[in-house]
Amino acid sequence: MTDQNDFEIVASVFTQFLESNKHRKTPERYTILKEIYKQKDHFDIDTLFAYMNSKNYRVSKATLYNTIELLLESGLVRRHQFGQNQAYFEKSYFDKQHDHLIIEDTGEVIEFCDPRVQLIKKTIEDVFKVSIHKHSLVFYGTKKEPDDKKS
Amino acid sequence: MTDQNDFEIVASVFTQFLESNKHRKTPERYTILKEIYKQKDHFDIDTLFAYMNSKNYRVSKATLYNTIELLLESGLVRRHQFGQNQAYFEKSYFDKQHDHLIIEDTGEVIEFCDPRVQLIKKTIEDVFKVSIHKHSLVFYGTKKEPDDKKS
DNA sequence: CTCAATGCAAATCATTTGCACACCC
DNA sequence: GGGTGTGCAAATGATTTGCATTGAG
Repeated sequence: MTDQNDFEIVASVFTQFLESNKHRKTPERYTILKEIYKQKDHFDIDTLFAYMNSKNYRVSKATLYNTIELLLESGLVRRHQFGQNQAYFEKSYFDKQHDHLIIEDTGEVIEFCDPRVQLIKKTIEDVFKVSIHKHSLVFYGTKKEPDDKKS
Repeated sequence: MTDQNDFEIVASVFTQFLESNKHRKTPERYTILKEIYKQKDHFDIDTLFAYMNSKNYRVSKATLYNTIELLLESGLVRRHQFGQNQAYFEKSYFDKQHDHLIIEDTGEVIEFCDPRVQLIKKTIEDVFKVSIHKHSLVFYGTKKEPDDKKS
């Protein structure tokens, strides 16, 4: 999904962010960024932590949280709050904006993109005289049985 | 907003829910329901707890959490997870389905209703063969200055 | 009477924070 | 070198849980 060339682009975006904000370019930060960009799906901090430990990359959770914060600020990662538990994250640089459908039986997370969301956003901005810089749309549902003609 | 007659309807809905689920009809439960239906806006557990204490209604937070759970199951209350902190709740019996716009400077919560949300929902159900029973749409924005002709 | 519900306090769990040491600049 | 970043462990804060007591049915 994200190949070596892609990662170099992402890394340079991060470098530019770190430099312009006078943050240090530590190896931990780049290692975390690289591991996040290897993730195909949404992940939580614990999973990322376990994953990195399993590969013998030593990072503390505190550093994971700190670095994720920087990645959120730089726009390289998005945070989602599905349900009431821990936050989920996903890389965002090459992905187009999308929303989520959670299948509650399985916990499966499906991404979708519907242009009408942008139309609603535009309407809300006009009606309430606001600038919207972020939104969250999540549908919660269950798979229909193949023989379910009608619910 | 919710007058005495309205509350009697809500209370009877709750009674029916409690009876059909073999739960006891304790005074605490009805007191909590009544106080919630006096709230005009979204509230969190701490605020409700403080509010009830200030009126010398003694309930423990454990009971608030337990009762809110029953109210969610009975459809009399909705839970929202704005941001990453505590949950917010709101009474739901007389309200039509709506979504939320959060003004980030002030924390103000504005409700809106856009029929296109239902159209998107329908599309998602058809495309992914799912039954959607719940959704959450939240826009996060800031007020435009009156002289902001263009952002 | 009996067992579910309550109140209190202790336990959880994700996230944050404080602090000593390490290392980027 | 100086001060930010890291790792660890302790602190926080919302929510949950355990348990003795209360009270609804």
